[in-house]
Parts: sequence; C-alpha cells; structure tokens
Amino acid sequence: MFEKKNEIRRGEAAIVAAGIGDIDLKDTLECGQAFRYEQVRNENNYVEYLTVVRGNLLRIGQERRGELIFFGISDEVFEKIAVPYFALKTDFTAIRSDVISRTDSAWLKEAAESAKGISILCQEPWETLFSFIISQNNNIPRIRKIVRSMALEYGENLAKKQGLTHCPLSKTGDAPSDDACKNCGVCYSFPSAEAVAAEPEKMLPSKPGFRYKYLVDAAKRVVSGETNLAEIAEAASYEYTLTELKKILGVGDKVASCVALFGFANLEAFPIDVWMKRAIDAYFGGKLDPASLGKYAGVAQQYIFHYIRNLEGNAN
DNA sequence: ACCCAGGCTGGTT
DNA sequence: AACCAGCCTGGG
Repeated sequence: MFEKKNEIRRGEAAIVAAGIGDIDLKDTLECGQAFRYEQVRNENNYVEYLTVVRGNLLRIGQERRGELIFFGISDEVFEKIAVPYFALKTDFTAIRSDVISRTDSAWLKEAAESAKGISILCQEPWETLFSFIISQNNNIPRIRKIVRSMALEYGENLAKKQGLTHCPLSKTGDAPSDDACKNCGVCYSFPSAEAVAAEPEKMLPSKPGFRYKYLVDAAKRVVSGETNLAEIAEAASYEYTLTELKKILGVGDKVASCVALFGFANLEAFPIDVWMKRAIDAYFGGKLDPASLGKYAGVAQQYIFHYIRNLEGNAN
C-alpha cells in the first residue's frame, strides 16, 4: 500500500488537512459510494457538508482541491474517525499512476484524470452493507431518503448529543431539539444491526419495498455472528469477503463487491453494474479483466464509473 | 398511462 | 449454465 504523510494545521475551531493529493470533497462524497452526506449552504466561498461517520456528526469544508477543513472537531475524532474515513493516509495520486501505468486505454487514462478528485472512503462495514442492499434497483436520492428516514427511526440525535447550539441546516437558527429534528434525520446515527434485528418492522414506514426481507436477514446474521464483519475485516481477503457477504439474502456480486470496496477498503474489488457494463461495452471492446488493472482495480472502477456517468448525462 | 432506477431471487429452459 | 419475469416505490 502506498502511504504518505499529511500536513495538518490545527486551528482553534477547525483542523485543516492539507497536502492530501487531489481530493475533491464533492466528487468524493457524491460519486455514489456513500449516502449520508448533506451539502450545507453558507455564505462563504467554500463548499460545506455534513456527514455522519461511526456515530460522529462531521462538518467538512473545502476551499481548494487537496485540502479539507474539519469544523468543530477534536484531535481525537480527527485522528480516529476523520483520517481513516477519508483515507487521508492513502496516496491516491500514486495509486492513480499505478492504474494508468497498467492500461493502454486512452479512454481510461482520460477517465482517471477527469475523476482524480475521487478518494475511496473507508466506511463502516455494517452501514455499507445495509446501504448497498437498499441501493439495488434504486436511485441515489431515494436511497438517501430511506437511510435518513431509518436513522430517524432507530438512531440518536447527534447534533443534540454533540451540543450544537443551532441546526446547521436551519436558516432560522433552530436548536437541534428532537422535536425540531423529527422530520429530518440527517444528523442521526446510522441504524445499528442490533436495533434493526430487534424491531425490524420499524423499517417499514421508510418504504424499503422488496428489500425489506434482505435487510432483516442481514441484520439477523450480523447480530447472531453468522456474518462476522470484524472477522471479514481482519481477513482482508477479497474472495473471502465476497463469499461471506453473498450468504446474505439479497446480496449478489454487485452489492458484495461494493461493500468490499467501500466498507472494507478492498481496493481490488471491482463492482460491475449497468453503468460499468455500458462503459466496458462501449470503450473496452466488451471485456475488461479487473486483474489486468492491478491491485487497485477498484479505484479504476470508480474512475470509469464516474466518467461514463458524466459523459452520458449523469443519472440519479 | 408508462417506464426506469448503480440487482437479486427463484423458477424455467 | 443461461435466461428472465417480477419485484416495492417514487419520480419523470
């Protein structure tokens, strides 16, 4: 694995992570790998997002490529939560060079350049599994809506817990009381497997549709230990991860490889969905062997995926 | 009204 | 082994 050190500036109210390659906050959060992000409008000249990571509400801004600003964050949360989540120690510039060096495809080289702002996040395995089960035959706005709604059902109000004096999404300066937050869900912790397994029917108002029984199966297996996410993480084997995850009802190759890539940081995982099929048919003569792209094939997959979607007028 | 959305299951050939 | 209808639901 390539690694590099970051230059971290610590201010009073924020920690700035600089020298972290080409990362683009919007591209990274909105490329379809994650669902718990919310852009916050502000009057400053930077983009700002809210996101929930392992039970921590994070406020992140970006003024320029390759630099992230974490607002109101402690050193501990920064080191233990933000750095791993955004994979700030992973050198995606070097990985991109590695990918480019392994292909003759001018189209892929172009895609890699175009999508160089994308970092592969390191998300919580359970959250990734649950979210990608919801993602099947579904679109991103609705996936996000379902997750927000379930977080509201099962989760904890983190804005309140973390002592925010006003809601970042409110223009009127409302305090983040349970009452004020009851229709939002953006700032709530992700539903735990235990909570879902204990009261699965609470998912129904969020309208998961035919995925309901899949979500129940996933929660029950994780709680019982039949699916041992910690052990899968420890094994760090792509093949093993796929095999184990596919035992869950409703988890096939696509969902399992997404969870491997985004939830277990198996960067060789290569999810193939309808967009990837289109790209492979149109630009790789109908076949593309992931192994030929090396151990960072999953990063190449994101470049291809991002590029084809932008070319073909990006869908939801 | 109809069709589709970042798949999978279960049944049929 | 390959094929494929049907699936919950919301939005165009």
